[in-house]
Amino acid sequence: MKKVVSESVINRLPRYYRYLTEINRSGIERISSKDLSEKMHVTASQIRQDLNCFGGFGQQGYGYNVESLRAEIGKILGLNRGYTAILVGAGNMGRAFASNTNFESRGFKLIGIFDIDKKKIGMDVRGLKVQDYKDIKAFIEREKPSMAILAVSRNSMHEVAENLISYGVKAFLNFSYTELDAAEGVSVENVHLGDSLMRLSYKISEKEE
Amino acid sequence: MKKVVSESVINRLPRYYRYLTEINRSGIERISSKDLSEKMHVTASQIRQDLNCFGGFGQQGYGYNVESLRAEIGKILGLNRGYTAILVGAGNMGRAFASNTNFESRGFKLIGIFDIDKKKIGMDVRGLKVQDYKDIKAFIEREKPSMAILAVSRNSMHEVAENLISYGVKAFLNFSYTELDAAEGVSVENVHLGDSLMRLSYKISEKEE
DNA sequence: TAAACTTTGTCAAGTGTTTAACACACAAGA
DNA sequence: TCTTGTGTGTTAAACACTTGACAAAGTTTA
Repeated sequence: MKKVVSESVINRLPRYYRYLTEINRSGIERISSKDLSEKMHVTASQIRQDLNCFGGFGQQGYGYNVESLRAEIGKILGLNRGYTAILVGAGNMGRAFASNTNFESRGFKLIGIFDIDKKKIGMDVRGLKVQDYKDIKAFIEREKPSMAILAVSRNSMHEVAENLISYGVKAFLNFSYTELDAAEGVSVENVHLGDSLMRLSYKISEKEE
Repeated sequence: MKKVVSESVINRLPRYYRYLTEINRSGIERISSKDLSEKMHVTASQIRQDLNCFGGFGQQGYGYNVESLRAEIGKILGLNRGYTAILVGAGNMGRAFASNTNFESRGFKLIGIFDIDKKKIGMDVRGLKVQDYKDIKAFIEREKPSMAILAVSRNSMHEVAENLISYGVKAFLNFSYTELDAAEGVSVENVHLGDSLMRLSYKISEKEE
């Protein structure tokens, strides 16, 4: 009975979630697909179609309740499950991610930060002490984090990932230049800041034609 | 005569570029769409179709020359145009981006970093001194950067963007929580690290069902 | 030089996604 | 309570993208 939801829809959910968070924050209680579509620059039809993959959250003649729709999408995304994360690599990227994307407000909990660099070990990042990478195995086996965020150098990424997989980590958010291929039973999300830069470059050069 | 290339194709170009860079680095001179497709986990047909939007870069019976294909894609993406960038916001995110995504290796040049925080002004980031945001107008009018990278707080983003647009900036890479809507004649690329985190969360929770 | 093999560029079929349209449900106002 | 208006959920048509298939072109081997 579980119907398959297309990846395009899933990929749009975080964006809906962000917009609904903003709208909720600004005190608006209800919103129609039409109003939301104008704010987000998509079609109202797409919004209704997307939401209906998961159930009828709206009400005819009324629209959607902002807060409850936001909560529903959060639930679909698994934000209410108390997932925990460890961060591997306390360099600029790791620290930026830790401080930037409000973990807690999304229901995630950062429970450990690791690095091999002696200079970074012991440092305080967002209230957590950076730990020695040597101790990561014991930590993972004890705490069983839901995911690992890889903000390590391109060279060590594959080795680190393999190790963590063998220690039991099942999901990765990878910031390295090279992509991590999802092994059987392992979820991977690769992030490439450079790609965004190149896309912007394309847009600029396209306009110059 | 200029045929329109679909956005899906454009979005894949940076990924091709990355893989070709890696393959080139590992010393391989030629590659067939089939071999590349296996490495990248896409279909060979798609690779050939994508590349043919821009011209026949390959040769029957031979495949593609890695280095020249990489260069061609770079050209399409505008990486050979010597675009310049300024970074606004020297917090964790700004510094991470500056040090992480190899500007120079992609043909970009970071020419200025700005912040309002007195503690950050004067700091050295990747060989550039962080400058006072007050001086940004004069700098932009003098140097005419191709793009601005916004790594500022959610609150100040819109104001900063408006100012920079009025000073003549035509392209933005935006890291703030809220999206910057592309005004007429302005190119925008929004990056949301939190979205990747939510997508990963979805993947994890999906597997738990 | 000829035959066998490889691999592209391209077309058309197949598949997936987006959009418009509308019946039906509910809300709001009189 | 009735009537009017609003806005969802859903269907089907339009559109876009991806894939498989194959002729033609070039490479390699003998």
